[in-house]
Amino acid sequence: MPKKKNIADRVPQNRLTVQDVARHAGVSIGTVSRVINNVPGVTPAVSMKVRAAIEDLGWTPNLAAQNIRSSSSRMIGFIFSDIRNSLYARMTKGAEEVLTAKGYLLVTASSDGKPEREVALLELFKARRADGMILTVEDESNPLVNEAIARASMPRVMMERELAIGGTSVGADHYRGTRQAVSYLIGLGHRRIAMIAGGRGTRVARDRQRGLEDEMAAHGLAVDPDLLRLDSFASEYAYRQTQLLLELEQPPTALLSFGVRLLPGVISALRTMGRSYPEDISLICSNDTDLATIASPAITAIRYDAMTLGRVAAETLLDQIEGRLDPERTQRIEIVTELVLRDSCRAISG
Amino acid sequence: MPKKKNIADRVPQNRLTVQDVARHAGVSIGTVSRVINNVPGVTPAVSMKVRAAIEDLGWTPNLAAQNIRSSSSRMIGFIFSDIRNSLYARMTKGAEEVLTAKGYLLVTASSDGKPEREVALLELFKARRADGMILTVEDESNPLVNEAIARASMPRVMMERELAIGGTSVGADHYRGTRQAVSYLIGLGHRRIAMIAGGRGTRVARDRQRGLEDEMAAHGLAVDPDLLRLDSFASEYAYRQTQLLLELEQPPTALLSFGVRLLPGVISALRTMGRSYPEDISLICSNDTDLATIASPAITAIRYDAMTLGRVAAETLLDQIEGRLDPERTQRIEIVTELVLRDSCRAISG
DNA sequence: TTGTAGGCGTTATCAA
DNA sequence: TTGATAACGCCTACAA
Repeated sequence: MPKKKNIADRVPQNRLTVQDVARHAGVSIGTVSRVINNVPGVTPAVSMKVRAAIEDLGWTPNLAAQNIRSSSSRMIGFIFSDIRNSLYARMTKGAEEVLTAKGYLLVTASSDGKPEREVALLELFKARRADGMILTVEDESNPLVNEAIARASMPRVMMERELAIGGTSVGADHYRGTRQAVSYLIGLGHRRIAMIAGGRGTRVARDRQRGLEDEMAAHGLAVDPDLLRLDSFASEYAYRQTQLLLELEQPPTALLSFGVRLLPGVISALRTMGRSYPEDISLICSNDTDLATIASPAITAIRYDAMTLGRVAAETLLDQIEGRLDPERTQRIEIVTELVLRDSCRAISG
Repeated sequence: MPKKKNIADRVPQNRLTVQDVARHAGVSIGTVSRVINNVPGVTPAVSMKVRAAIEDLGWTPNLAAQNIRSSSSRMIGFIFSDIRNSLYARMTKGAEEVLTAKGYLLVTASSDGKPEREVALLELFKARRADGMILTVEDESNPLVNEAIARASMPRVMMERELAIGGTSVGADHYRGTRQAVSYLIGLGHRRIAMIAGGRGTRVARDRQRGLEDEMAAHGLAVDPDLLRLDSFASEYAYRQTQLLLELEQPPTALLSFGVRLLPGVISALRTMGRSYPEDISLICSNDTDLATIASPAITAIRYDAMTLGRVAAETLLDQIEGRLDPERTQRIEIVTELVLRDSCRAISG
């Protein structure tokens, strides 16, 4: 707590520099720099004087200027579609946690899933000389986006995505998670299992589809392609597709709702149609949310910790940036999922 | 699309500067600068050469270096408790929208509601020379935080908060929103109306409490202080307080659940106790969420657009930064709320 | 129309 | 131990 009246209070324009501090303390700018950077070899008396001057003026070293010298911004970019998606909010929190601890600034940016925006943001982070990037792009194989990523040429980790050109990628183990869910449903006697999801052109979507198919196959069952509705993560899409699925001649007996925003759509559709789960259809959702817990009956969910995903991505990125890991190396890090059993599925006679 | 093989592909270290571009184009650095800044008076032919060189090398001007000259970071900080709170995510999206459009970078940071973290983040943004700040502090009157805000001495707008020292503040009209909700309940015959909320020491909390009291008073009714549980926004708090309220000798007949995370707690508590709404208690929540819509029965909610809040905050901040508004001026901007009637309240005989 | 040089706020090297 | 001074990457008078 400063005893003296802080001069900064009277000088709103933050145009203070080392120069001012040096003058105020009666030393050279070099000395000031040494003091704030704790370079050994400064006389305690001088150090005190300088610290007093700093306190007095309310000066803070200009990080932008430091960065320009160190040619490191100590800033990490994180691009995803929309921060309002609770998944990304959680990842952000996790990543922020480890990055702040290491003195890095996390800057998030929403692309609305538009490739042009993704490219623009990539350029932006390149211009701002981010030290690295965490990326969740809409379509892994979009050439424009891939070019922009290459052009940015900085350490990166793909979040729930995987690039053809390789590199680090982190994500939940949706393959295993889906198999587990499907196995559970098959055990309950289900044979016609539908899946609503989005994210075409992403590893997540591939893993989920493959998980469904493989688990079915393991039980000698085939997936009816008509039960796969994989075009969008939007609530309205889930609403519509749930209706369509239930109107099928041979409707599914179980439904996998894979996407945070999908569940409200599914539930609304059921309600509108006067159907209920688990009586008319068994239900499993991805992402354990309030809605899954509070819905009545509560909904069986594939849970995984998105914050951990964020943490791991940040740590791996720092490993690259700080030279503990070869950025060229291709590696995949996976987070476990857990099937949380609740009351949304019922056994059927088959 | 570059025809030539991009040299940057082979030069991962982004150490290119104007110098390199100038050399490559056979001009001086001044010319390069003029070209990228569209300064009139450059021969088209030269301009072309320069642009070709830029494309060729894959160079992007270093924004940090530009900023150090312009002494403007084109960066805005936004501090709040936790990005996982959907309210802040929405505000972020809104603010990001207007800031990106104007070439500013929005940097969000979670403080976990800890004053020390708030102070640290304030210092951080000061060091990074943010052009302005949007602030949602935990306790408006914390002296340490207030000092840090003063020390940062930059344009700011308080989000859902209001400082004693004045300045711009934006927020939803919780006073009117609460009165409207209470008026509705009183009209249904309710006299014992409870309120669970957090945010002590913030304008939001004051507005809500005042709204409840004033509307009650307008009907010649008094608020039973025992029905006010205003200590936390945590789900567990709502769970516990709902139980306690219902166990009262004279339990409330209606409950205002004012906080996004509170509602799940309230619903769980009711379920645990075998009570249901609107039969045993009428229910109104703040923040229209999926949960409020999907819960069965659907829950009457006080809705307001958090994204607009973010947008307005950003616009007002830019007005200050770009000199269209005196930062010293104290002003309050309010967003309307709307009572969305659903099935969670019932008329009682009184 | 183009080039040169000084300055933005730091850090780091080299003398003193 | 401290002080000058040259970078860092860019912009912009001023000169050519």
